[in-house]
Amino acid sequence: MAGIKDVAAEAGVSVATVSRVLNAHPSVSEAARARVLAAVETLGYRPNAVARSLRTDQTRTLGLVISDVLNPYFTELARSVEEAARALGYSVIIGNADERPDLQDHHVRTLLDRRIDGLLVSPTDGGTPLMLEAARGGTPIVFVDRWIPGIDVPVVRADGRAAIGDLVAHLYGLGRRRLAIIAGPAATTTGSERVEAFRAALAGHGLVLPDAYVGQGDFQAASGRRATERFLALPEPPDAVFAADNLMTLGALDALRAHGLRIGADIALAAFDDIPWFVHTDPPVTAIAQPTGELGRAAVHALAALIDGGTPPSVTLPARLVVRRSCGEGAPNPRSEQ
Amino acid sequence: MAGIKDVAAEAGVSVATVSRVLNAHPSVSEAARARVLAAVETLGYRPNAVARSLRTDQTRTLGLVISDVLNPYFTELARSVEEAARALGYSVIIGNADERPDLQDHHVRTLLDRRIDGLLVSPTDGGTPLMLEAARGGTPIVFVDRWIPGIDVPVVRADGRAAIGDLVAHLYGLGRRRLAIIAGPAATTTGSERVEAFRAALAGHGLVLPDAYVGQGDFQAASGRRATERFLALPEPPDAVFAADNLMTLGALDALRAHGLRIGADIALAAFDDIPWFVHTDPPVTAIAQPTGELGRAAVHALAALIDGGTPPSVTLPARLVVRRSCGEGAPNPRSEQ
DNA sequence: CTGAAAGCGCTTACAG
DNA sequence: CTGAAAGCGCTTACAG
Repeated sequence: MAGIKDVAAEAGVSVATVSRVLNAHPSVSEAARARVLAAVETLGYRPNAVARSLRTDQTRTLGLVISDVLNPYFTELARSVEEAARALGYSVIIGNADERPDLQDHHVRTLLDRRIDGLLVSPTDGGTPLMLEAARGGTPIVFVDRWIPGIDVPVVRADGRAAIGDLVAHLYGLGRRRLAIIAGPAATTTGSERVEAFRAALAGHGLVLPDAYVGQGDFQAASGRRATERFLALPEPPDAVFAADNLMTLGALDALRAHGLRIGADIALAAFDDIPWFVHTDPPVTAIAQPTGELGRAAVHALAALIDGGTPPSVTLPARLVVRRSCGEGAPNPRSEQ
Repeated sequence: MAGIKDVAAEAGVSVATVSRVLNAHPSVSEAARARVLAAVETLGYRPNAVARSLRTDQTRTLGLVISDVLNPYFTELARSVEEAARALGYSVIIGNADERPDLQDHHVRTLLDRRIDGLLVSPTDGGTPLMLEAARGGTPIVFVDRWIPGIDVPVVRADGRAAIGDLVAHLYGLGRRRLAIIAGPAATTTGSERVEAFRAALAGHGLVLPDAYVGQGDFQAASGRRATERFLALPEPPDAVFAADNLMTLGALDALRAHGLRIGADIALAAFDDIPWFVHTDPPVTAIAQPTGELGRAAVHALAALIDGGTPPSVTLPARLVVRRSCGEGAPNPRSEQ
């Protein structure tokens, strides 16, 4: 593969000049520029990004460590992150933690070794030593969706509190009184916050959330199924189940179906995170939608600002309830979809 | 951040010795090894992968350019690719082409500039100049799922021909006679092959595939909806629709639902690519499942072999029909799921 | 077993 | 406007 020296030779200039035209440095004569460009063209020269990175100490690359690629929410987040990053001239390398702290650390380490310019992460847990070290080590980091208390970096996330309040009101209005939740890991912020918001909303209606109605999940499908099975085995099973993410909803759907329950009639089901498939499930699933695209963009902009030496603020965007039919037939909601 | 020189100083050895212990070179005394390891520990040293890559001319990184991250099929493929690559000591950088040749080229170029050791791609089109150039340029490449005729590199894919035959037989057995297909872009191999297999299978039953029954899609949801709308506007609409991927199926579901049609009764619907959500749609969707995880693993192994100077063969794995209820109620199929 | 030194392909002050 | 040279952080023959 042709190197910068070959281009210099072909154009009859020094490598310094070649470098200058490639980097749009102003002081290069038109004649030299033209010759270099021509040489680049005929040799099919492509600069070696590895060498450039070593020299400039920047890779123009962002790392994104997400909790689970199989989760459509994160996949959509990844897409918007890459798009926003590309617009800013950054590439992004995605690491999938699969909800495992060890895998998360593996990716963070690899990314750090590659000297990415900044890191976007939705932490799988309460904070591994490596995570803390990376933050202290001066690597620009911003948390997306989930964050780690005690690590002082910008956080970009959606606040589901109000939407969860709307959901509980919706369920209450439909006559549901025994509301249960399938939570994510308590070590994650989204895991604990959603339960707290749910509990608070119930209290607002004079309802309590018994321990037996808090299923412990891990944000993946199988755990949603297990938690649901456990609910159904209770002497007094819940009449409404709220799953804290879309994958656990999938598991809940499996379990409910297996028990022959009519969702929306025998039992209500709602999800955190809205995805295209929820319009087509049987029945369509009522869900809380996050402004995923905006979150991705805001996270990238915050990270870019951090890299540029700024001190971007945290961003919290509202989530909203999208009523469909899985909780029962209510009055047509203005915000609902077909 | 501590560099190799700091470690050498701390351990009282040369950088060469530090490098040797880090790379598990045999000729290092136990004493030196211990001191270096201790120094690495106390300084929290992490080798700079950029510098190492420049020197060794290998990045231990694979590039994966997929057609669309929002497609669960590719997302699952990406996951298995990363897993298999990690087991072999490679990282993978994913590029999402969004079914756009220009975006695909952008990612291929970026990946090449980064000097990835090998490239895995499911091409969005018939072959851009860059793609051809990269292949000729000596970069180890293997195609996954889709391939480009004329570029002689290993191809790892599933053959859906037999499964499509099974599907057509299934539809025929259910009394369907007006079968339509929503195809992917003709420039992609999966776009054209699935139509051809479908047409051949129809012929086997004495049926023809009229041009009006071949909807032109682009593998994304909106096109599935448009093609379906067009089918329904026909004087004689089809009584069965086969969508060539899961995203277009989503669009077809939208359109069918909007027209108030009962899927499985008024009209049959089947999909290429099986995903977890199809079990829970209304009705559950009959689909052709690819051995996605195996494809990802096989692709990585082929690419690794290529990088190591081998000449791995192409791999073709069978796809299989998973009968559910979207084509109508047939005899319970042994291979069907709940 | 160990170290001094060259070199990977670039960029960028420094002179001119 | 241009070039010679240093240097980014490693690895690896080459001597010893």
